[in-house]
Order: sequence, then C-alpha cells, then structure tokens
Amino acid sequence: MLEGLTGLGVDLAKTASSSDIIYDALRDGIISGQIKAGESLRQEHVAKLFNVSRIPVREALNRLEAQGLVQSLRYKGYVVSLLSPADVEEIYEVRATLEPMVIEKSVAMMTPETLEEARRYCELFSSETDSSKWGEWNRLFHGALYKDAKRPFHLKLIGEAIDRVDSYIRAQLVLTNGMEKARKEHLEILAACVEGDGELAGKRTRKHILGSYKVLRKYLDNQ
Amino acid sequence: MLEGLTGLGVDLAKTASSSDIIYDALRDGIISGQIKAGESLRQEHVAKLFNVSRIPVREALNRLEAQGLVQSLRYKGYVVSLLSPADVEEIYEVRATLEPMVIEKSVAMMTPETLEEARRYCELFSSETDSSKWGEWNRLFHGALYKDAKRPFHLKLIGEAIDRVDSYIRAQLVLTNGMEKARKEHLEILAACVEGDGELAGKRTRKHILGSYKVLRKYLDNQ
DNA sequence: ATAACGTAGATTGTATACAATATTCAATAT
DNA sequence: ATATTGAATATTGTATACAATCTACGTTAT
Repeated sequence: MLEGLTGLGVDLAKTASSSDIIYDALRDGIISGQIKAGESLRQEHVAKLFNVSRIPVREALNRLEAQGLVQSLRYKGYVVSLLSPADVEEIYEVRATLEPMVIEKSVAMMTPETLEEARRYCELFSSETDSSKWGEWNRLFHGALYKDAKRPFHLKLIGEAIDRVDSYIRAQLVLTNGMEKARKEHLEILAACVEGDGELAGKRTRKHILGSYKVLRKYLDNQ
Repeated sequence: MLEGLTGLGVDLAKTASSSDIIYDALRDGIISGQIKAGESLRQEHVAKLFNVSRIPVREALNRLEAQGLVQSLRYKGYVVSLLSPADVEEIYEVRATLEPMVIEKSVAMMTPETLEEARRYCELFSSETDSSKWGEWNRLFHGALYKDAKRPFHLKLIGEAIDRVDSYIRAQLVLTNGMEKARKEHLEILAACVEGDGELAGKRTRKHILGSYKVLRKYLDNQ
C-alpha cells in the first residue's frame, strides 16, 4: 500500500509545469533584486528566454500579479511593481504586527529539532561571506522560528509581505552594514526561543523588524 | 488634454478581458457560497458555461489559486478550497488583528463624506430584507470605514482574509440570527468614528469580529 | 473471486495561429 | 514649427490543435 506515503508531506500529486518553473524563476529574480522594480516584462521576451510559448509565461505573470509583484496594463505589458516610500513603510508595519504574533505562538509549541534548525541557519547567516546569500539565510532563519505556530494563513501573508520588500531587506543588509546588528539581534531572538519565552521573542522580533526599517528609511532618504 | 483624466480614478488603460469576467464571476460564486467548498471546477465545463475556450478559464483559475480560493492538483482539476475549523479560526485571528489597526488609522483622517457613505451602508444593511444581500452591505460598510487609512496593502490582505471566510460570514448572519447583534454593533462602531475616537472604533471592531466568530464557532460545532 | 495489467477515454498543459487593440512614426495640414 | 492624421508594426488576448498524462474499466492471469 503506497497510499500511506501521501500524508508524509511528499506532494505526489504535483510535478512542476513550465508555468511553475517560470513563476519561480521570475519571483526569484524580482525578490532578489536581479530584476529591478519598474522593469517591464514582455511576454514574447520571457518566452524566448525559457524556450516556451507565451501561454505558460502568461500564467506565471498572472500569478505574480495576483501576488502584487508585477502589474499589468492591458496591451502595455507587465511591469515589476515599484514601491513608494509609503508602501515600504506599510509593508514593514504589517510585518511588525504579524511576525511577533506568529513567533509567540510558535515558541509555545517549539520542538528541539526546530531550535536546532534555527540555530543552524543563524550560524550560516552569521558566518556567510558571500553577501548575495545573506537574504536567503535570514529568511530561512526567521521562517524556521515561525513554522511551529502552525499558522499557514499568517505565514502566507507574511510571505507575501516579505516577497515585496525582500530586495530592500537584502539591500539594507549589504549597503548599510546591517549585518552586525542583525547577527546580534538574531542571537537574542534565538535565546528568547530557547528560554521558551514567546512574548520576549515576539518583542525582540518586532524591534528587529522596526529597527531594520529605520535604517533602511534613513538610507533611502539619503539617496 | 485628456491625460488629466487619468488621475480621477478612471482606469482608462484597462478594460475587462474574458479572463477578468470569469475571475469575477467565479470569485463571486465562491465567496457568496453559491459554489460550495469542495466542489470541483473542470476547465472544459466552465469554458462552455461562458462560451469561451479554456485559455481564459485557466488564467482565471490561476488567479483564484494564487489567492487561495481554489486549489489545483495537476491533471486532477481545480477544487474550491475547503477550510478546516482551525483555518477559519486563524483567518478570524488575522482579521481581528488587522482591521482594528486600519480603522484606527482611518478615523484619524476620516472625511465627512466617508462618514456619510458609511452611515448610508449601515442603514442599507439594517433595513435590508433580502438576506442574500446582507453580506454585501456588511462588507461595503466596513470597507467604507477603512478606506481613509490609505493603507492599500493592509486592505489587500484584509480583502483576501474576508474572501476566504465570506461565505461563513453570510451564513452566520442568516442562519444564527446574527443580524440584530450586527446592527447594534455597527451603530456603535459608527458612533466611535463620528466621535473621532479611533482607538474605541478599533476596540469595537475587534470585539465585533471576535464575537461573530464565537457565534459562528458555536454554530459549526452543533452541526 | 481477487488482483494485476493494459487499453480506451477523458483531462490537462502547451504550441501554434489569428484577430483585436495599442503604439510608433512618417506624412500632411495648420 | 507644431499638431493631427493614418498606415505599418508590435503586442496582447483568445481559439484551435495536439501531445502528455491521468482515470476508468474491462481483460487476463493466478
């Protein structure tokens, strides 16, 4: 009986379609900042890039639009969303609200395995010399600390929020020397989780998010 | 110079495509409860219903999937998302967090026109005898009270949250005699806004949401 | 009778093709 | 010179067509 495997989290029923692959690639490009805000994405161009027709490209762009990462103007193409300063502030506001809630719930149910995983990502983040990978480790660290909350909807919204400002997060780490501060704050958040103090972990997470926003804001203002 | 009109909120650059129309129709059907959770949506079937090919249908379904209203299993079709009791609770949690924040910010900037608009929807909700329209007025009332916050991202997330549980909200109003309570609470929320007391409006909104969840929960448990 | 296998039918995912609409730029008028 | 018009080009949105994959059901073997 192989059906028993279905419950193990292995998604047997779904393999990646072209449209899935293109979606992932474009999303990666946008959130990493390789594809810059304001850049326009022509269906034909993307299609040739991946050696496919425009159909799966359109489907990928549609999904990106539903998530807000690109905007479509009929007969004018898709454009990578450009955030106003107010947009950025608002998204950080949402993060500073939801993420502390989730980590607090998560700490209450946190397993030793999760703590170990978080510690590993924290260490990888701290010791990483390739700055292009900081954003990734940072996200995996926080994600690990949120998962035991078993709040898929919160995580979906947080994920959407982070996607939108991820390129800013990376820029903030790289361009403003945010690493040292982030390293220290990660250790403090992790410590609160080890202690089992969810409320403290939440408070520190909120401070971490708002603090990094302030640094980012100052940097953007001086541009 | 016609370009000046662009800023008036008239979306000159975009008219509705087939895929837009189908998206709206399916979304309406799902959030109103006419298309029930668990029901499967076959591309061919929907296409015939709207006299179009499967292409625009697929694009509409893709967008609904990105929003979480349907789920796709490759080669197995699209299914209207089914919420577990935990999912419903979680979504109400998010609403109870974000909506008070937004109304509080909104009250601080609220115009007399907005108050008038909200009063009108409040009245329409209270006096409506056709129960199938309660959900619509309810949503318009709350939406009016949120709009002056100028928080598009918050509103997007709140909209997604409400979309997912909208059929439950309607059921709660119709099946549990929630109308009387809702009518009273709407007046109280509106009164706080008229007074300019954002914090109070927020507290009442939170209580309104959590209270309606409790009623819904009790109803669902007795099924 | 039960289980494994294989074929027919159904459904999806994508390529190609075409029609509708928008954009561009040269030609004309003011 | 500037503004306006119109045809050529480009781009999008959708229909049709086909290949890949899955499902259902009957056949065969045990």
